[in-house]
Amino acid sequence: MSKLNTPDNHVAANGDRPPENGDRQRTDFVLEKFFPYRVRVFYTDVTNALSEVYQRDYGMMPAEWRTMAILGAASGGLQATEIVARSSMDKVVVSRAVKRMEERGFLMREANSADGRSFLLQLSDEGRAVYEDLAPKLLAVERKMLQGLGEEEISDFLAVAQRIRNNLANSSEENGS
Amino acid sequence: MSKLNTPDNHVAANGDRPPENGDRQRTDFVLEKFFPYRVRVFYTDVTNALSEVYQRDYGMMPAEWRTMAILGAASGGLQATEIVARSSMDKVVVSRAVKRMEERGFLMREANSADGRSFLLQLSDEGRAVYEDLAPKLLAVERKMLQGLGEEEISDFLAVAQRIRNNLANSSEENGS
DNA sequence: CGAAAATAGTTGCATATGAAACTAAGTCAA
DNA sequence: TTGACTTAGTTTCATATGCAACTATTTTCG
Repeated sequence: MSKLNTPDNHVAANGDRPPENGDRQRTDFVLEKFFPYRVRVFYTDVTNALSEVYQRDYGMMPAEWRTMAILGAASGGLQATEIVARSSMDKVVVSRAVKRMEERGFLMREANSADGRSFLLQLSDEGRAVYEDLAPKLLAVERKMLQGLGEEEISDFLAVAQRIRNNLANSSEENGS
Repeated sequence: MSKLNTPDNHVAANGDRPPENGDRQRTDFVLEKFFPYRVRVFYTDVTNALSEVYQRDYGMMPAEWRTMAILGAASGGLQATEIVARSSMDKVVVSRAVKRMEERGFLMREANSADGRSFLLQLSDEGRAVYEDLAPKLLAVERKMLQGLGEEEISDFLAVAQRIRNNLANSSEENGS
């Protein structure tokens, strides 16, 4: 997934040359009306509203908070792999978040007797206290951003988002080139 | 805006200590149901669908494409500041995107006779050809992601997104700490 | 069994990012 | 006019990111 921003090792399908196209069709493309642009602007606001809280209160970064959110809800220890699966974060990102959280005393790793390659992760008492402090605050941010919206509006919104995701997932064909 | 991820120079409102909270309230927080989490997953898919195209075809990165999108729609030359304003990107990001696009021959900078601090930017013929190639492809991706959705569903979706943004913008109070 | 393939997690590298500092140019007002 | 302030844009620096390569286990199967 996501192979964004890899400037020079791209293998351009057409050798990076623009098509010979001197006729100036003046394509009518307006960024401000472009759906993905609006999604980005929306996403940026949403994600900043959250990170303000955990960044301000505990200097945590998004990956750390997400890791904490998963561990906080779990009963026993979890493997890093499960966090990767459930957070949809890259495994490198999870690895580093875990490392940092361990350094800060927010989580503990124990050897996994069932599999010597992995560790079982869980929040320390301190980490759990942070979680118990943060989770309600972040739920409050969620409540705030959704205030004035009905259940149905929200579920419709999410349903549309899901349909869009499905549209993108089904077949990578026909998207140019 | 966005002061994400600044691990160690944060000034924690409470000195980074978790609250003394030994009572294990088992906050019911489920990441997968958390609205902002879903927004992120959605956003990631949307943005990846686009960047796949301009990254694959021209090795461009998001900031470059967005800069191009704005310049492509403009008639005369624009200042970088206008691109910043209209793209909602950081000015550093725009500065570097412009530099790279100039190096690649996609845009031209001329001195701005009206203001010696700034330059007027516009697409070169080559840049315009790329734009004319990419814009329809990206509009096709947009069409694809929205396929099967009615006008109204889309406008409702965007309206909800806007209301959420408004909810977040109005007053930074009451979000914890 | 034992070699090949798969998996968990880490690290190296190349690059993206943004805040803050900086330079240069313009504006404002005494 | 000239000094203070503002603005445009760039650079520096510290950090985030993700792919690919790596180590260390575990699984698979001939």
